[in-house]
Amino acid sequence: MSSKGERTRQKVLKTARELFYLNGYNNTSIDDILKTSKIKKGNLYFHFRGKEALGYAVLDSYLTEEAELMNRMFSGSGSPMERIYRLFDSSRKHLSGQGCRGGCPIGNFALEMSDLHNGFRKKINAVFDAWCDHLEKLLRKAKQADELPPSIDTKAMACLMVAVWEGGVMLVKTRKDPRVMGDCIKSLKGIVQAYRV
Amino acid sequence: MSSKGERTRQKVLKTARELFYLNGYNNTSIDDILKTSKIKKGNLYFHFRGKEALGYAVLDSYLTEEAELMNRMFSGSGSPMERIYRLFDSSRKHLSGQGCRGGCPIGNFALEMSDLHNGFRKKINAVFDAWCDHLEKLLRKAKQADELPPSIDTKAMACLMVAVWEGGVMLVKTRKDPRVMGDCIKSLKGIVQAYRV
DNA sequence: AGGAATAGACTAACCGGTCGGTTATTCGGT
DNA sequence: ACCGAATAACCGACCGGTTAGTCTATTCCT
Repeated sequence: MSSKGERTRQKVLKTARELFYLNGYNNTSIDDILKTSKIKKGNLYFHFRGKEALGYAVLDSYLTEEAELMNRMFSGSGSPMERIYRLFDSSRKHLSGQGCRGGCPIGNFALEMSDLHNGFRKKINAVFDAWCDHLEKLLRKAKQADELPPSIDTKAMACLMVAVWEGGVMLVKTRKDPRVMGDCIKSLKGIVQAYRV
Repeated sequence: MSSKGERTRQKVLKTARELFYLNGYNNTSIDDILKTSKIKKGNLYFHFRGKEALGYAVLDSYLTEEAELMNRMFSGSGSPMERIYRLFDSSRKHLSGQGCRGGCPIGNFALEMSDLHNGFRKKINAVFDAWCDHLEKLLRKAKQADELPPSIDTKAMACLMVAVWEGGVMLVKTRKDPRVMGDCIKSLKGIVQAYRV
């Protein structure tokens, strides 16, 4: 039972999210958000204190969604490493489906704002940390299943996975070719599996 | 024998490079460049057609420098993989030395502008391609030296290296902790070396 | 003298944000 | 059930400041 005000609030938030994602935070104006959401200025400022507050709200929405995304990763079938590869591949497909545009919303925010806005930086960091935590759990399972050498530092490798993910998405976005991500996965899989033979 | 005009041209270029790097392209104004370079508006527009031309000039300067950077990588001592790890580590040190600010100038440009400016995107892509090409040569040598499994696709792995690099730099920039990059290298080294035992 | 280089006033569009006023919804008193 | 007050939601003109870019006037150097 959402009130009328709540609906417009969500509409603004969704529009801001989309535009920040596609065009960057600094490069989307309040007027842009107004125009595509069909909401008028006075109303937007009734629901949000300003552009910065919108930025925080968008980042919070990502942090909230992170949990369900990662739960899906854990609920899937297959071996631990297979589940990680599948996560990568699903994002490759998603990116491919939208013409390799946008990339990763968190990664975009991270590079654009980390040095400019410490409050944003902390929020972004929280998402990365959550990803690392979840990935590390899966990597520990992979080690137990002898999919990884016992010598591997799972925490460090979780960082590596996030880095490969973000870097891969960056390359897909600039090359406009989703196969780059496939190459990254393939190559990572290749050196990991070489351990077992 | 550089003329007076050429000196100011270089001064503008250097300032634009620095500001685009630290604050992003869209987020640095012509006035910002004017203020920090002490050059007056009419003079800047005498040397450059506009902001876009400045962007191209900055990207061209990166493409030019890329060659010497990669030559240095090839001229170093040590095994092929060691040289790659050292390249990563030198960037970690560099980032650490400047307080984990800035990150990778090409990566910043890539995420900010790939979807907004196709001309910029192509220039950025050219730099990534050059990196991949050089890395692939080194990876082929590594394969010959039995540092990598023969089954590895060196082209795909070159992509992976660039992805790890860019992703690692992103994490360092947002975490403000250079050790993340160290973790990425360590982890990569770990799974590669597991192949040899 | 004369072109290259520099200076800075000026413009029009756009920026984020404010504010006074209007309409829609909710709710207590009868 | 109905009315009126209170409040939630919405509207758009307006503000000071900034944006990229233009143009004319001046100075420097050969």
